[in-house]
Amino acid sequence: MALEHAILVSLLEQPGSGYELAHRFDRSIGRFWTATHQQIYRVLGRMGADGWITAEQVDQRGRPDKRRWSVTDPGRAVLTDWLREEVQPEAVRHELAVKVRGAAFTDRAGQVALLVEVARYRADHEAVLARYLAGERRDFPGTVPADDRAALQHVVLRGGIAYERMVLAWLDDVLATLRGLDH
Amino acid sequence: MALEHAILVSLLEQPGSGYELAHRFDRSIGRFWTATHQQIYRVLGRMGADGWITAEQVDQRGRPDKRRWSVTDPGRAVLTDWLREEVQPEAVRHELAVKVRGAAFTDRAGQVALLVEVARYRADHEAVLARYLAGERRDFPGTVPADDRAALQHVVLRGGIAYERMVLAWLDDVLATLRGLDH
DNA sequence: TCCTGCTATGCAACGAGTTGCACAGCAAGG
DNA sequence: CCTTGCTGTGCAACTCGTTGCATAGCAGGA
Repeated sequence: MALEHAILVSLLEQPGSGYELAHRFDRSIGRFWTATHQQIYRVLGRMGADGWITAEQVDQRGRPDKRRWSVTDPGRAVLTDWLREEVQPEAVRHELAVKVRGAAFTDRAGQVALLVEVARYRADHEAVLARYLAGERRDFPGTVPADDRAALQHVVLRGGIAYERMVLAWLDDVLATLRGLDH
Repeated sequence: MALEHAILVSLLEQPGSGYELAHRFDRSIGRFWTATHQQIYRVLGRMGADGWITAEQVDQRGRPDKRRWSVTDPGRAVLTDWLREEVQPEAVRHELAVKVRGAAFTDRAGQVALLVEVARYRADHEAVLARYLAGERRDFPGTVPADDRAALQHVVLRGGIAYERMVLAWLDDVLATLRGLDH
């Protein structure tokens, strides 16, 4: 379990409310660690009780007050310790791979339906790649990184870009294979 | 939720016991859908109660009896229906990406420790790739697939191979970035 | 004016998945 | 002979994550 750690990193990069965190998880960090707002609020409460983070009340005109969370020294120590732990093997859950193998056990119409669905899925990933590339142009225009933080954020983004490119190429392979099945 | 469906596909490819399924999930299917044996037994029980699969008692000399599960017609229909559903976006949980961004908030010693850990992690993925390539040479030696099932299994395996190659290249990028941090 | 949507926080219930443990017999090696 | 390891099944407790729902004020468009 590491939602806590993803939140610590996100709050160190920029303090913010639960609501803001939920949105960041939809955009930046969330590409590598997803979470819903309900889960984030619950974990924030626990982390606050454990003293890893503290909240500061921020009054806002015309909007509900928010609680801006930031990381405490004990919270920072928790993160440092976690960084030294072994990286766990990822728990892979690739639904599409299961469906592709399952396509051997359905009829021709089912295979065609899957083909259409794969094409739609491919378009989604193409959009994600375009978003990553736009983000890269915006946030990392130069060749030399501004500082350590930027260099590390950039290499993670490059990982996302490489992943999406690999997925697109594989989906083309899948589409060609589905088209080439006996019929 | 789709462990049920992964089990249906695996049992259609080859009927077997819970124990055998757990091992397949460690090897073949498990590269794309992980599960522990406890979870598999529980889900097999539910699927049996729902009539998706049936068990046949197999007596074995010198070993505990086992229950060989196979898919029923209703189970096959469940799989067919599921194949027609939308592919859900994957819930990404990439611990290493979080750690890499977190490396901006630790000291030099912590960054070096992470570098060592990334190198170890890279060796694991190199071993996985070698296993995939060996499996490909063994199971798909020819250029023309034997049948639909083989063609689909092969394209999924090619996806695993492409994924591992992408990961290795990205890890090299990460290692270079960690080495190049200010110090 | 009314409806939709955004900011902002949170509870309750459920389902999925992990961890720890238990039992039982056989095979193989030190 | 004893220990380790494999085959085989399963329960119980717990944590993690999702889904549905609730509240509340303001902004903006039809």
